[in-house]
Amino acid sequence: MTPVTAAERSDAARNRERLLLAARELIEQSGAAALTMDRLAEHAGVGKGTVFRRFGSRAGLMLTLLNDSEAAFQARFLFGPPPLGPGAAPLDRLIAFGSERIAYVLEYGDLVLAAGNAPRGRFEVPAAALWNQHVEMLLREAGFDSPEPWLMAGSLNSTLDPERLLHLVREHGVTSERLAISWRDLVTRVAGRA
Amino acid sequence: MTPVTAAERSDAARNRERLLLAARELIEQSGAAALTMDRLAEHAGVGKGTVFRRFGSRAGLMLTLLNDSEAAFQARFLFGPPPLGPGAAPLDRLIAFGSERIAYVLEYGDLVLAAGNAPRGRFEVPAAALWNQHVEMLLREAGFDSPEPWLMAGSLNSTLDPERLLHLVREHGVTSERLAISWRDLVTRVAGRA
DNA sequence: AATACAACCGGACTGCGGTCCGTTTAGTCT
DNA sequence: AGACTAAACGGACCGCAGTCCGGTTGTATT
Repeated sequence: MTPVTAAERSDAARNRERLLLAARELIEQSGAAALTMDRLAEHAGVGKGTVFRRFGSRAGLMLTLLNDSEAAFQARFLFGPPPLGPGAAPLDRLIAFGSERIAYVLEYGDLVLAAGNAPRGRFEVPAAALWNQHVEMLLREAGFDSPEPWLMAGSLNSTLDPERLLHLVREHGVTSERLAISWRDLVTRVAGRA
Repeated sequence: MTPVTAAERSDAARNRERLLLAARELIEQSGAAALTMDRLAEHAGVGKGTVFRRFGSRAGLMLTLLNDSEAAFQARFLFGPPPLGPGAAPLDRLIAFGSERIAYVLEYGDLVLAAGNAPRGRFEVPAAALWNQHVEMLLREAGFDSPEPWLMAGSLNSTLDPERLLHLVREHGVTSERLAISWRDLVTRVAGRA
Protein backbone atom coordinates (compact mmCIF):
# COMPACT_ATOMS: atom_id res chain seq x y z
CA MET A 1 0.00 0.00 0.00
CA THR A 2 1.32 3.41 -1.04
CA PRO A 3 -0.79 6.11 0.52
CA VAL A 4 -1.05 9.47 -1.18
CA THR A 5 -0.31 11.30 2.03
CA ALA A 6 2.99 10.05 3.39
CA ALA A 7 2.56 7.19 5.85
CA GLU A 8 3.00 7.84 9.54
CA ARG A 9 6.47 7.07 10.79
CA SER A 10 6.76 3.99 12.97
CA ASP A 11 7.97 5.83 16.08
CA ALA A 12 5.11 8.30 15.70
CA ALA A 13 2.58 5.49 15.52
CA ARG A 14 4.11 3.81 18.53
CA ASN A 15 3.95 6.99 20.57
CA ARG A 16 0.34 7.60 19.58
CA GLU A 17 -0.63 4.18 20.88
CA ARG A 18 1.33 4.73 24.05
CA LEU A 19 -0.39 8.05 24.62
CA LEU A 20 -3.90 6.75 24.07
CA LEU A 21 -3.24 3.82 26.37
CA ALA A 22 -1.75 6.05 29.04
CA ALA A 23 -4.66 8.48 28.74
CA ARG A 24 -7.23 5.74 29.24
CA GLU A 25 -5.34 4.42 32.24
CA LEU A 26 -5.12 7.82 33.90
CA ILE A 27 -8.77 8.55 33.19
CA GLU A 28 -9.84 5.24 34.65
CA GLN A 29 -7.86 6.05 37.78
CA SER A 30 -8.82 9.65 38.40
CA GLY A 31 -11.38 10.76 35.82
CA ALA A 32 -11.03 12.86 32.72
CA ALA A 33 -11.25 16.17 34.56
CA ALA A 34 -8.01 15.40 36.44
CA LEU A 35 -6.07 14.52 33.30
CA THR A 36 -3.36 17.09 32.63
CA MET A 37 -1.16 17.12 29.57
CA ASP A 38 2.02 17.10 31.68
CA ARG A 39 0.98 14.03 33.62
CA LEU A 40 -0.09 12.30 30.43
CA ALA A 41 3.27 12.96 28.81
CA GLU A 42 5.13 11.72 31.86
CA HIS A 43 2.99 8.62 32.28
CA ALA A 44 3.40 7.74 28.62
CA GLY A 45 7.16 8.29 28.83
CA VAL A 46 7.06 10.92 26.12
CA GLY A 47 7.83 14.61 25.80
CA LYS A 48 5.10 17.17 26.17
CA GLY A 49 5.62 18.49 22.66
CA THR A 50 4.77 15.06 21.32
CA VAL A 51 1.41 15.08 23.04
CA PHE A 52 0.46 18.37 21.45
CA ARG A 53 1.80 17.45 18.03
CA ARG A 54 -0.43 14.37 18.06
CA PHE A 55 -3.65 15.87 19.34
CA GLY A 56 -3.32 19.61 18.90
CA SER A 57 -4.94 20.43 22.21
CA ARG A 58 -6.49 18.91 25.26
CA ALA A 59 -9.89 19.07 23.58
CA GLY A 60 -8.42 17.31 20.55
CA LEU A 61 -7.19 14.50 22.74
CA MET A 62 -10.62 14.06 24.31
CA LEU A 63 -12.18 14.07 20.85
CA THR A 64 -9.81 11.33 19.77
CA LEU A 65 -10.68 9.32 22.85
CA LEU A 66 -14.36 9.70 22.01
CA ASN A 67 -13.86 8.94 18.33
CA ASP A 68 -14.91 5.31 18.43
CA SER A 69 -18.03 5.75 20.48
CA GLU A 70 -19.00 8.83 18.50
CA ALA A 71 -18.63 6.91 15.24
CA ALA A 72 -20.76 4.13 16.66
CA PHE A 73 -23.44 6.63 17.65
CA GLN A 74 -23.42 8.16 14.19
CA ALA A 75 -23.66 4.76 12.57
CA ARG A 76 -26.70 3.98 14.70
CA PHE A 77 -28.72 7.03 13.77
CA LEU A 78 -27.63 6.96 10.14
CA PHE A 79 -27.89 3.26 9.33
CA GLY A 80 -29.04 1.41 12.43
CA PRO A 81 -32.39 -0.12 13.29
CA PRO A 82 -35.51 1.97 13.94
CA PRO A 83 -36.66 3.99 15.71
CA LEU A 84 -33.25 5.69 15.78
CA GLY A 85 -32.23 4.63 12.30
CA PRO A 86 -34.14 4.86 9.03
CA GLY A 87 -37.50 3.18 8.77
CA ALA A 88 -39.40 4.82 11.60
CA ALA A 89 -41.53 7.96 11.36
CA PRO A 90 -39.39 11.12 11.31
CA LEU A 91 -40.82 12.41 14.58
CA ASP A 92 -40.07 9.11 16.29
CA ARG A 93 -36.54 9.22 14.96
CA LEU A 94 -36.17 12.73 16.29
CA ILE A 95 -37.39 11.67 19.72
CA ALA A 96 -35.04 8.70 19.71
CA PHE A 97 -32.15 10.88 18.61
CA GLY A 98 -32.52 13.08 21.67
CA SER A 99 -32.89 10.19 24.08
CA GLU A 100 -29.82 8.47 22.75
CA ARG A 101 -27.80 11.63 22.72
CA ILE A 102 -28.76 12.30 26.35
CA ALA A 103 -27.72 8.78 27.30
CA TYR A 104 -24.45 9.24 25.45
CA VAL A 105 -23.62 12.51 27.18
CA LEU A 106 -24.42 11.08 30.60
CA GLU A 107 -22.33 8.00 29.95
CA TYR A 108 -19.19 9.84 28.87
CA GLY A 109 -19.71 12.86 31.13
CA ASP A 110 -16.39 14.52 31.83
CA LEU A 111 -14.90 13.37 28.57
CA VAL A 112 -17.58 15.11 26.52
CA LEU A 113 -17.26 18.17 28.72
CA ALA A 114 -13.51 18.39 28.23
CA ALA A 115 -13.92 17.86 24.50
CA GLY A 116 -16.23 20.88 24.42
CA ASN A 117 -13.51 23.41 25.26
CA ALA A 118 -12.26 23.46 21.69
CA PRO A 119 -10.36 26.46 20.30
CA ARG A 120 -13.11 27.87 18.08
CA GLY A 121 -15.95 26.96 20.40
CA ARG A 122 -17.74 23.63 20.31
CA PHE A 123 -19.61 24.34 17.09
CA GLU A 124 -16.90 23.77 14.53
CA VAL A 125 -16.60 20.12 15.50
CA PRO A 126 -17.51 18.02 12.44
CA ALA A 127 -19.80 15.86 14.55
CA ALA A 128 -21.89 18.88 15.51
CA ALA A 129 -22.43 19.76 11.87
CA LEU A 130 -23.61 16.22 11.24
CA TRP A 131 -26.11 16.28 14.11
CA ASN A 132 -27.47 19.56 12.81
CA GLN A 133 -27.87 18.23 9.33
CA HIS A 134 -29.56 15.11 10.63
CA VAL A 135 -32.04 17.01 12.78
CA GLU A 136 -32.78 19.38 9.92
CA MET A 137 -33.46 16.47 7.60
CA LEU A 138 -35.81 14.83 10.08
CA LEU A 139 -37.65 18.10 10.58
CA ARG A 140 -38.20 18.42 6.84
CA GLU A 141 -39.38 14.84 6.58
CA ALA A 142 -41.81 15.47 9.39
CA GLY A 143 -43.41 18.15 7.24
CA PHE A 144 -41.79 21.00 9.11
CA ASP A 145 -42.11 24.26 7.24
CA SER A 146 -40.24 27.21 8.60
CA PRO A 147 -38.35 30.32 7.51
CA GLU A 148 -35.11 29.06 9.05
CA PRO A 149 -34.91 25.26 9.22
CA TRP A 150 -31.15 25.25 9.71
CA LEU A 151 -31.33 27.64 12.66
CA MET A 152 -34.20 25.66 14.12
CA ALA A 153 -32.14 22.48 13.95
CA GLY A 154 -29.32 24.31 15.73
CA SER A 155 -31.70 25.54 18.39
CA LEU A 156 -32.98 22.06 19.08
CA ASN A 157 -29.44 20.76 19.27
CA SER A 158 -28.33 23.50 21.65
CA THR A 159 -30.93 22.11 23.99
CA LEU A 160 -28.78 18.98 24.26
CA ASP A 161 -25.68 20.93 25.26
CA PRO A 162 -23.56 18.62 27.45
CA GLU A 163 -22.77 21.32 29.96
CA ARG A 164 -26.46 21.96 30.49
CA LEU A 165 -27.45 18.31 30.66
CA LEU A 166 -24.71 17.40 33.10
CA HIS A 167 -25.43 20.45 35.21
CA LEU A 168 -29.09 19.47 35.51
CA VAL A 169 -28.23 15.89 36.39
CA ARG A 170 -25.38 16.56 38.79
CA GLU A 171 -26.55 19.71 40.56
CA HIS A 172 -30.31 19.30 40.42
CA GLY A 173 -30.74 15.54 40.43
CA VAL A 174 -32.72 15.52 37.21
CA THR A 175 -32.95 12.01 35.75
CA SER A 176 -32.22 11.09 32.18
CA GLU A 177 -35.85 10.04 31.89
CA ARG A 178 -37.10 13.52 32.68
CA LEU A 179 -34.62 14.99 30.22
CA ALA A 180 -35.86 12.63 27.54
CA ILE A 181 -39.46 13.50 28.29
CA SER A 182 -38.69 17.19 28.03
CA TRP A 183 -36.95 16.65 24.69
CA ARG A 184 -39.87 14.62 23.39
CA ASP A 185 -42.26 17.34 24.45
CA LEU A 186 -40.14 19.98 22.73
CA VAL A 187 -39.71 18.27 19.38
CA THR A 188 -43.30 17.10 19.31
CA ARG A 189 -44.51 20.64 19.66
CA VAL A 190 -42.03 21.97 17.15
CA ALA A 191 -42.36 19.34 14.47
CA GLY A 192 -45.72 17.79 14.76
CA ARG A 193 -49.02 17.48 16.46
CA ALA A 194 -49.44 17.05 20.18
CA MET B 1 -25.69 54.97 58.82
CA THR B 2 -24.52 51.86 60.65
CA PRO B 3 -24.81 48.87 58.34
CA VAL B 4 -25.23 45.40 59.81
CA THR B 5 -22.43 44.02 57.68
CA ALA B 6 -19.33 46.03 58.37
CA ALA B 7 -18.89 48.92 55.95
CA GLU B 8 -16.28 48.66 53.24
CA ARG B 9 -13.00 50.22 54.19
CA SER B 10 -12.19 53.43 52.37
CA ASP B 11 -9.05 52.11 50.71
CA ALA B 12 -10.99 49.08 49.52
CA ALA B 13 -13.67 51.29 47.97
CA ARG B 14 -11.05 53.46 46.33
CA ASN B 15 -9.31 50.45 44.82
CA ARG B 16 -12.57 49.01 43.54
CA GLU B 17 -13.29 52.22 41.70
CA ARG B 18 -9.77 52.32 40.33
CA LEU B 19 -10.07 48.75 39.09
CA LEU B 20 -13.41 49.23 37.39
CA LEU B 21 -12.17 52.38 35.72
CA ALA B 22 -8.96 50.72 34.58
CA ALA B 23 -10.89 47.69 33.29
CA ARG B 24 -13.20 49.85 31.19
CA GLU B 25 -10.23 51.74 29.79
CA LEU B 26 -8.36 48.60 28.82
CA ILE B 27 -11.48 47.05 27.30
CA GLU B 28 -12.15 50.15 25.28
CA GLN B 29 -8.60 50.01 23.96
CA SER B 30 -8.24 46.32 23.15
CA GLY B 31 -11.51 44.54 23.81
CA ALA B 32 -12.60 42.34 26.68
CA ALA B 33 -10.98 39.20 25.29
CA ALA B 34 -7.52 40.78 25.59
CA LEU B 35 -7.98 41.83 29.21
CA THR B 36 -5.72 39.88 31.55
CA MET B 37 -5.82 40.09 35.30
CA ASP B 38 -2.10 40.95 35.48
CA ARG B 39 -2.43 43.85 33.09
CA LEU B 40 -5.51 45.07 34.90
CA ALA B 41 -3.69 45.02 38.23
CA GLU B 42 -0.72 46.85 36.80
CA HIS B 43 -2.80 49.45 34.97
CA ALA B 44 -4.82 50.12 38.10
CA GLY B 45 -1.64 50.43 40.18
CA VAL B 46 -2.73 47.66 42.50
CA GLY B 47 -1.54 44.21 43.49
CA LYS B 48 -2.90 41.16 41.75
CA GLY B 49 -4.28 39.73 44.96
CA THR B 50 -6.48 42.79 45.32
CA VAL B 51 -8.08 42.18 41.94
CA PHE B 52 -9.06 38.65 42.90
CA ARG B 53 -10.23 39.60 46.38
CA ARG B 54 -12.62 42.12 44.84
CA PHE B 55 -14.05 40.06 42.01
CA GLY B 56 -13.21 36.45 42.83
CA SER B 57 -12.37 35.53 39.26
CA ARG B 58 -12.13 36.91 35.78
CA ALA B 59 -15.73 35.90 35.16
CA GLY B 60 -16.73 37.72 38.34
CA LEU B 61 -15.10 40.88 37.07
CA MET B 62 -16.97 40.65 33.78
CA LEU B 63 -20.21 40.07 35.64
CA THR B 64 -19.57 43.17 37.71
CA LEU B 65 -18.90 45.16 34.57
CA LEU B 66 -22.19 43.93 33.11
CA ASN B 67 -24.13 44.51 36.31
CA ASP B 68 -25.70 47.82 35.35
CA SER B 69 -26.83 46.84 31.88
CA GLU B 70 -28.09 43.49 33.14
CA ALA B 71 -30.11 45.19 35.85
CA ALA B 72 -31.54 47.55 33.26
CA PHE B 73 -32.52 44.60 31.06
CA GLN B 74 -34.19 42.87 33.97
CA ALA B 75 -36.10 46.02 34.89
CA ARG B 76 -37.38 46.25 31.34
CA PHE B 77 -38.81 42.77 31.12
CA LEU B 78 -40.13 42.83 34.68
CA PHE B 79 -41.61 46.31 34.92
CA GLY B 80 -41.10 48.09 31.61
CA PRO B 81 -43.56 48.91 28.82
CA PRO B 82 -45.12 46.24 26.59
CA PRO B 83 -44.54 44.14 24.65
CA LEU B 84 -41.48 43.25 26.73
CA GLY B 85 -42.97 44.24 30.05
CA PRO B 86 -46.35 43.38 31.59
CA GLY B 87 -49.47 44.27 29.69
CA ALA B 88 -48.93 42.45 26.41
CA ALA B 89 -50.05 38.92 25.58
CA PRO B 90 -47.72 36.29 27.10
CA LEU B 91 -46.63 34.96 23.73
CA ASP B 92 -45.75 38.46 22.55
CA ARG B 93 -43.75 39.03 25.70
CA LEU B 94 -41.92 35.79 25.10
CA ILE B 95 -41.07 36.79 21.55
CA ALA B 96 -39.90 40.20 22.72
CA PHE B 97 -37.82 38.62 25.47
CA GLY B 98 -35.83 36.62 22.95
CA SER B 99 -35.32 39.52 20.59
CA GLU B 100 -34.09 41.77 23.33
CA ARG B 101 -31.83 39.14 24.77
CA ILE B 102 -30.31 38.54 21.35
CA ALA B 103 -29.70 42.26 20.93
CA TYR B 104 -28.15 42.39 24.39
CA VAL B 105 -25.77 39.53 23.72
CA LEU B 106 -24.69 40.99 20.40
CA GLU B 107 -24.13 44.41 21.93
CA TYR B 108 -21.91 43.22 24.76
CA GLY B 109 -20.30 40.34 22.85
CA ASP B 110 -16.95 39.48 24.35
CA LEU B 111 -17.96 40.73 27.78
CA VAL B 112 -20.87 38.29 27.98
CA LEU B 113 -18.67 35.53 26.63
CA ALA B 114 -15.98 36.10 29.24
CA ALA B 115 -18.61 36.27 31.98
CA GLY B 116 -19.81 32.84 30.91
CA ASN B 117 -16.67 31.01 32.02
CA ALA B 118 -17.80 31.03 35.63
CA PRO B 119 -16.49 28.44 38.12
CA ARG B 120 -19.60 26.22 38.34
CA GLY B 121 -20.65 26.71 34.73
CA ARG B 122 -22.82 29.53 33.51
CA PHE B 123 -26.03 28.19 35.05
CA GLU B 124 -25.53 29.16 38.65
CA VAL B 125 -25.51 32.83 37.80
CA PRO B 126 -28.47 34.45 39.57
CA ALA B 127 -29.50 36.20 36.37
CA ALA B 128 -29.90 32.87 34.57
CA ALA B 129 -32.28 31.64 37.25
CA LEU B 130 -34.34 34.78 36.82
CA TRP B 131 -34.60 34.37 33.04
CA ASN B 132 -35.70 30.80 33.53
CA GLN B 133 -38.34 31.76 35.99
CA HIS B 134 -39.58 34.52 33.72
CA VAL B 135 -39.83 32.28 30.67
CA GLU B 136 -41.57 29.60 32.71
CA MET B 137 -44.12 32.13 33.96
CA LEU B 138 -44.83 33.38 30.46
CA LEU B 139 -45.26 29.83 29.23
CA ARG B 140 -47.83 29.14 31.94
CA GLU B 141 -49.68 32.36 31.19
CA ALA B 142 -49.77 31.38 27.54
CA GLY B 143 -51.70 28.28 28.54
CA PHE B 144 -48.72 26.00 28.17
CA ASP B 145 -49.35 22.63 29.73
CA SER B 146 -46.46 20.25 29.96
CA PRO B 147 -44.95 17.59 32.19
CA GLU B 148 -41.78 19.63 32.73
CA PRO B 149 -42.37 23.37 32.44
CA TRP B 150 -39.14 24.23 34.25
CA LEU B 151 -37.03 22.08 31.95
CA MET B 152 -38.84 23.49 28.95
CA ALA B 153 -38.03 27.03 30.07
CA GLY B 154 -34.41 25.99 30.42
CA SER B 155 -34.41 24.45 26.97
CA LEU B 156 -35.76 27.61 25.40
CA ASN B 157 -33.18 29.67 27.26
CA SER B 158 -30.33 27.41 26.18
CA THR B 159 -31.27 28.37 22.65
CA LEU B 160 -30.11 31.90 23.49
CA ASP B 161 -26.68 30.75 24.66
CA PRO B 162 -24.24 33.62 23.98
CA GLU B 163 -21.56 31.35 22.59
CA ARG B 164 -23.98 29.95 20.04
CA LEU B 165 -25.46 33.30 19.07
CA LEU B 166 -22.08 34.96 18.65
CA HIS B 167 -20.74 32.00 16.73
CA LEU B 168 -23.62 32.17 14.27
CA VAL B 169 -23.22 35.90 13.82
CA ARG B 170 -19.44 36.03 13.62
CA GLU B 171 -18.63 32.84 11.71
CA HIS B 172 -21.72 32.44 9.58
CA GLY B 173 -22.87 36.00 9.06
CA VAL B 174 -26.31 35.34 10.50
CA THR B 175 -28.10 38.60 11.28
CA SER B 176 -29.84 39.39 14.53
CA GLU B 177 -33.08 39.62 12.56
CA ARG B 178 -32.82 36.02 11.43
CA LEU B 179 -32.02 34.93 14.96
CA ALA B 180 -35.07 36.78 16.23
CA ILE B 181 -37.24 35.19 13.55
CA SER B 182 -36.01 31.75 14.50
CA TRP B 183 -36.72 32.41 18.16
CA ARG B 184 -40.20 33.67 17.34
CA ASP B 185 -40.84 30.56 15.29
CA LEU B 186 -39.63 28.33 18.10
CA VAL B 187 -41.64 29.84 20.93
CA THR B 188 -44.74 30.21 18.78
CA ARG B 189 -44.69 26.50 18.04
CA VAL B 190 -43.95 25.58 21.62
CA ALA B 191 -46.35 27.87 23.39
CA GLY B 192 -49.16 28.62 21.06
CA ARG B 193 -50.78 28.38 17.73
CA ALA B 194 -49.07 29.28 14.49
C1' DA C 1 26.71 0.47 3.95
C1' DA C 2 26.97 5.26 3.71
C1' DT C 3 24.42 9.60 2.81
C1' DA C 4 20.84 12.86 3.18
C1' DC C 5 16.73 14.76 4.63
C1' DA C 6 12.23 15.13 6.35
C1' DA C 7 9.73 14.01 10.13
C1' DC C 8 9.75 13.58 14.76
C1' DC C 9 11.26 14.18 19.54
C1' DG C 10 11.66 16.34 24.23
C1' DG C 11 11.69 19.62 27.58
C1' DA C 12 12.66 24.43 28.57
C1' DC C 13 9.86 28.39 28.08
C1' DT C 14 5.76 31.66 28.01
C1' DG C 15 1.51 33.65 29.60
C1' DC C 16 -2.45 32.84 31.92
C1' DG C 17 -5.84 32.41 36.00
C1' DG C 18 -5.77 31.73 40.62
C1' DT C 19 -3.67 31.16 45.60
C1' DC C 20 -0.92 32.22 49.75
C1' DC C 21 0.89 34.64 53.36
C1' DG C 22 3.93 38.05 55.58
C1' DT C 23 3.27 43.07 55.81
C1' DT C 24 0.73 47.42 56.02
C1' DT C 25 -3.07 50.36 57.18
C1' DA C 26 -7.83 52.17 58.32
C1' DG C 27 -10.88 52.55 61.91
C1' DT C 28 -11.78 52.21 66.89
C1' DC C 29 -11.23 52.26 71.70
C1' DT C 30 -8.99 54.25 75.85
C1' DA D 1 -2.31 60.92 70.83
C1' DG D 2 -1.19 56.07 71.24
C1' DA D 3 -2.30 51.35 71.02
C1' DC D 4 -4.82 47.58 69.15
C1' DT D 5 -7.02 44.60 65.63
C1' DA D 6 -9.38 43.14 61.75
C1' DA D 7 -9.30 44.11 57.16
C1' DA D 8 -6.98 44.93 53.06
C1' DC D 9 -2.67 44.83 50.53
C1' DG D 10 0.76 43.08 47.04
C1' DG D 11 3.61 40.26 44.66
C1' DA D 12 6.00 35.80 44.84
C1' DC D 13 4.34 31.52 43.79
C1' DC D 14 1.74 27.41 41.60
C1' DG D 15 -0.23 24.41 38.05
C1' DC D 16 -1.95 24.54 33.75
C1' DA D 17 -2.34 24.62 28.37
C1' DG D 18 0.15 25.58 24.66
C1' DT D 19 4.69 27.04 21.86
C1' DC D 20 9.47 26.72 20.15
C1' DC D 21 13.61 25.02 18.53
C1' DG D 22 18.07 22.49 18.71
C1' DG D 23 19.01 17.73 18.65
C1' DT D 24 17.67 12.88 17.13
C1' DT D 25 15.93 9.12 14.37
C1' DG D 26 13.40 6.65 10.77
C1' DT D 27 13.41 5.92 5.91
C1' DA D 28 14.37 6.32 1.16
C1' DT D 29 18.14 6.59 -2.16
C1' DT D 30 22.54 5.35 -4.20
